[in-house]
Parts: sequence; structure tokens; C-alpha cells
Amino acid sequence: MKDYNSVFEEYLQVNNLKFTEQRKIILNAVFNNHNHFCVDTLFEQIQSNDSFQEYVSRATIYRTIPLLLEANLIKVSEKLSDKETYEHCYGHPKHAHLMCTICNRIIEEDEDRLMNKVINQIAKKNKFKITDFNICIKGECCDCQSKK
Amino acid sequence: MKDYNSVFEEYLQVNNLKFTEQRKIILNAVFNNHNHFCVDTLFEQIQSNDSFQEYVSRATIYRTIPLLLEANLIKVSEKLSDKETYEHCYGHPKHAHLMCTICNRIIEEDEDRLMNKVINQIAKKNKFKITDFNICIKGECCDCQSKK
DNA sequence: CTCGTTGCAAAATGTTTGCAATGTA
DNA sequence: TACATTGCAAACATTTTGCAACGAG
Repeated sequence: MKDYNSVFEEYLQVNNLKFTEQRKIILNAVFNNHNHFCVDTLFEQIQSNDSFQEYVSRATIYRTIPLLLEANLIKVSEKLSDKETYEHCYGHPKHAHLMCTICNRIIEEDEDRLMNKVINQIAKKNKFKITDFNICIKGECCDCQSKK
Repeated sequence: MKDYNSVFEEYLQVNNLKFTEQRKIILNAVFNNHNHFCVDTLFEQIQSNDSFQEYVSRATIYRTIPLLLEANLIKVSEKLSDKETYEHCYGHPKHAHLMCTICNRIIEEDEDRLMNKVINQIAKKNKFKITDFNICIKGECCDCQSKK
């Protein structure tokens, strides 16, 4: 499987766009950890990382996100705060999210077999061609329940 | 089962709030049809409806939505446009959404049995206490596939 | 060298809020 | 009558965009 750098590079090439230092920094910041992110958290993450030598403005982040979406490297994610939230998806298997409404933790769960069965069954019943799906469960995580 | 009017009225009473004409209009607009809505579509729907005699400002809609959410009459919904989107949920069984990315149609599917089984299984495995869940499938609907 | 890209600041868009007038219970 | 609510307009927050300087290939 290609790594995300190659995927982005090829996407840019095909579309006559350039693989600039800023785009490299944003791409790496996105894939460096596994957190869901919004423009602000990404901006702060980049600023606080000494190993990124160049400055990246918010405007550039705003302009890069549509490219990453289009290249299928990231996707819009269910949000906890009021800000638009993303997660990287390339190379990451489909999973359900368990979002704790008390501590805001997000647990990922790959219950592949049954999950896919349900999704496929629903799609088939409606003659629907799946390109993506999301399962999100909200409630209280194990820790928060026991703290009460 | 209580009707949505009583539910809202009781919620307001308990919280020392008043059941004003504007709140009645907004509530009825929300439950009058089954579309997902954002502030703007709701505003337009109210303006264009002759049977609503009073004017309702956007500010009032913005102030009423948190009340409807808190009363569990509506909930945040997966969005197609870039605007925050809601759907009424009171009295409406849990369902999956099939969102067509071509025509933007949203199909609702109540495949209760298996859907609930998966959700419960995932929650149980993580000792998670469910308060709500969402299943959203994106892709191409039957009609849009056959048009190609 | 040619165009695409960047950062900046201004503009556009969406949402919240202070306030004086009004309405509900 | 007391106090919550409304519409307005101003404030605020987020995102987009025009532009001149810059940079990748």
C-alpha cells in the first residue's frame, strides 16, 4: 500500500498542483497523530512543533483541507465542539466511534464482521451503492460511569 | 404518547420559560414536515407559511433551537451543506440515513433488529452506556445509478 | 521563466448578544 | 405587575478571497 505522502503527491501531480513545503507540513501534522482535528487544533499543532521549520497560515490550512478531502486522505468527522472536525482516513480501516458525552473521549471500534453485514444489508435493500459510512454511538464511557 | 406540543410546554414550564407565539410557530414548523432543516430553511419555511401570523426573527430561531435540543424534540443531524442541520426526533423511531451524494436525497431506513444488535454489541464490548446513535451511509441512490 | 502558492488583511458568512420595547402568566 | 422574550443592530467567530510577493518545477 502506498504511503500517504505518495498518495498526496500523485493527487497534486495529476491536478497540476505543487507539493509545497506548507502542504508537506500539513499532511504530516494530520498523519502524525490519530486525533480528530479542526483548523485551530491543526494550526496549533503545527506551530508548536519545532521540527516544522516554516510558518503555515490558517488561510493555507483552509485551502489545503479541500485537497486532502478530495484525495481521500481525510474525511469530515462527527464533531464534539461546534467546529468542523476531520480525521485522517487513508490506510485506516472503517470503524465505529463511541463518543463519551461526559469526558469527550472518542473510542474507535472495529467490529468489522457484523457492522459490515448490517451496512450492506441496509444498502442492498435500498439498491444503494455505498461509498462511505459512519456509525457513531453517543453515551457514557466505562470510566465516566464508574466515577458516579 | 404525549404530543410534541405538550412535551415542549412542559419543558418550558419546568424551566420557568414561556410558551410564546414565536415558540409555537417554530415548534410547528419543525414538526410540520419531515425534512432535515437548518436555521435558514426553517426561517424561509415560516416566512412563506401564511397560516403563521407573526413574524419570527432569525435571532429567535437561534435562541429556540437549544431549547428544542434540550427538550429532546430535535437533534443535530448529519449535514449535506455546510450549515448546521437538525431533524426532529421526538416520536420518530431510530433509523439509519442513506444520503445520496449526487441528488442529496436522504432515505431513512428502519432496519431495527440487526441495527440494534450491532449497536448494542459494540457498546457492550466497550462497557459503554448508549444515549443515542447514528448510522449514516453515503453513496449513490437507486435512481441516480440508473441515470448513468 | 511560468504559473501555482503563500500570507496578509479585508470581506463574506454564520451565530451570539445587549438593549429597549413588548408579551405572558 | 414582574420578569421572560422579542427584534434589531452591533459584535463576534469562522471561513473565504483579492492581491502582491514568492517558490516549485
